[in-house]
Amino acid sequence: MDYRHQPAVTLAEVAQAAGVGESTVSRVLRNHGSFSRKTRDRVMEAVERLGYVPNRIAGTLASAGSRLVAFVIPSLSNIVFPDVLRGASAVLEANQHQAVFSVTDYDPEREEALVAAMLAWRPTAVMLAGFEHTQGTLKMLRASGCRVAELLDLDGTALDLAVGFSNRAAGRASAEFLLRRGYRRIGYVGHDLDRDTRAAKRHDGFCEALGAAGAALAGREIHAGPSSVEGGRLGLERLLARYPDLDAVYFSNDDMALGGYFHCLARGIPVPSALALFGHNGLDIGRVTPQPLSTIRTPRVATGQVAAELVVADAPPQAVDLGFELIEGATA
Amino acid sequence: MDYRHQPAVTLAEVAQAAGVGESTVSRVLRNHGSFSRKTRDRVMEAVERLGYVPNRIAGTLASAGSRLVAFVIPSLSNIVFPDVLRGASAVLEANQHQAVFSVTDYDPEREEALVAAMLAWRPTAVMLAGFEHTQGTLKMLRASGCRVAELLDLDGTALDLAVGFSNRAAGRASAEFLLRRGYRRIGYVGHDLDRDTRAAKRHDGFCEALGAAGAALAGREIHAGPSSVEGGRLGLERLLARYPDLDAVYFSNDDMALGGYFHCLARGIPVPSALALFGHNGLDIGRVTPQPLSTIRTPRVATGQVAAELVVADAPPQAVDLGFELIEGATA
DNA sequence: CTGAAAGCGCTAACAT
DNA sequence: ATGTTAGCGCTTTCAG
Repeated sequence: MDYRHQPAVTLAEVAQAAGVGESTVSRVLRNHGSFSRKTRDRVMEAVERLGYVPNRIAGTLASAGSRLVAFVIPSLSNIVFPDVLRGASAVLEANQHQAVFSVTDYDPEREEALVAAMLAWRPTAVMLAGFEHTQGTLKMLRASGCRVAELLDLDGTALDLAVGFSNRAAGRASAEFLLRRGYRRIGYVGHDLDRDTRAAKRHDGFCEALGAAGAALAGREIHAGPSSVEGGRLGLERLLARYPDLDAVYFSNDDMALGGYFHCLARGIPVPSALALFGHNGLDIGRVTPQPLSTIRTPRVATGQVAAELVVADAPPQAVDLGFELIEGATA
Repeated sequence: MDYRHQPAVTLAEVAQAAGVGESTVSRVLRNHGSFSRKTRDRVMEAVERLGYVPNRIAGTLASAGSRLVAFVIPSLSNIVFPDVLRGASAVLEANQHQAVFSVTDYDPEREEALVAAMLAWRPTAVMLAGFEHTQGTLKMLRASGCRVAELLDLDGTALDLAVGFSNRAAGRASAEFLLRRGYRRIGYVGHDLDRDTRAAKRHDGFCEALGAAGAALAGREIHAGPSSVEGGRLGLERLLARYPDLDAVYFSNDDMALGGYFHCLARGIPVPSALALFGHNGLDIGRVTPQPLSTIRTPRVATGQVAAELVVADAPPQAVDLGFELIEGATA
């Protein structure tokens, strides 16, 4: 069944209607090459009258780049990725590029399949999260001839462009902050670390800094599945059941930390005097809770922006460290 | 400067390498038409060896549909839209379709420009938020010949497909619930209603139900700009400064309501005994706060899914009401 | 079962 | 300043 089907107006029809050649119409429309004021008006009039919409599929095939930028992201539930898309799409739209996306659910095999599908559109660039990809993905990307940007990670080897911050360093900074504050019995509540390799790097950096200070994680609780507020609440509840004497907890991100904070509020656990909480990402909501969350603000929107700018400008391969900022907050 | 540029392998090269005609390669690759087991193997071997990736730009031009689905959404900060995208992209990916998107920032003029840009890709369908569009947008869409889905709204006239729920009815249900609970001095805290027309419809439905019960809004505070937790906190603070005797507040959505809830927590205002709070959307986070938020759960992911399914199936024009569910919570 | 050839709608030389 | 023409890489008749 074919509902709504009108064969779209073509450039040839416009040319006909305006009484000029096809290339003239093309020139006028792209405002490229020369043509008289008068032809321009005739062409534009025909375009208006017929309601012509250029066909970029044909245009792309005939000329060079597709001006399509492909995002293959792990998730849309984790606000991190919508933030990146937001930053990128603003820049892309301003530069006549189009964003295309698919969601891997943190599955590398799925990522490989989706990258393959994306490459079929001959995008100008492919944007991925982090450096951990299958051999197949890497091979395709290298062979594709299109720009590749790996985002939100800096701990690893980039294929081409890398934009973000060091998760390892963020983990270290978090630990150092808690140690400096005098906390010693520190626990960790995280989500599925096998899949979210950036969260794993933060965890590792955190442990590394503890180790360097002669300390170690006093307890650890991993919530199966992706990060969520509920996961953080449950995770903290379970962690405290096993290790009641903790004085601080580091969470895999702010969603998890908020869950932990809500748990403390509900149970009447004084924060930070009885238990300090530390998150990661610096979400806006953490700034508005009764006690602002102690966390690290990450450059999510900026990561998307910068990556898009580099791609649009066809900049040389490089890694851009956008850094992060520790927010002291009131929960640690 | 052109970094990374290898002219991609073409179908012709594969044909050559496999010693067969182009059309044979095409048949094998799309598993359509007939060919011998032997040729199939030869072709696949060449495809593997050369690392051939079909060019869908060319494929689309030569055949029928683009299998591209365009989303023109107001925002990526409001979790509602990532949720819709998430639901849709799962279905689209499973059906070999690609999602393309742009962000309007709730600006109808911008929406028009972006729809025009999208149409240039000859998408199978265009998905928009709600029914309020410029005349230009409507005209283009009608002339485009592609499917149109208007999402998250049912109060208006659809162009083709409509999937979502009635915001007006949701607003009414919210008011009726609060009245049933015995609240009488009810205030409203919202965000920019001119731009978010769906929030405006909820507001109107809410007032309508109050009116039907012989009541009326006791006070109203509009936070300039998009909805946010901070906006809700500030909005409630200001509203209470002007109307200290309210016994309940209806918020334009859960983000705003959470801000209000945090304000109450911070100020020690007992909820709901001193002040009841009611939101809209049923976000997960509202289920985990010390007191679960009273709100209405909306079918965001399902809206994306159903819309995608209808488009993929090329279903007849129709409006699908996915309804909503009132969650009693503990804040009202 | 397979190949040749004609487009799809547009851009980019190349003429004029 | 403007028209003509040869592709871009693929799908799709249509022969064989």
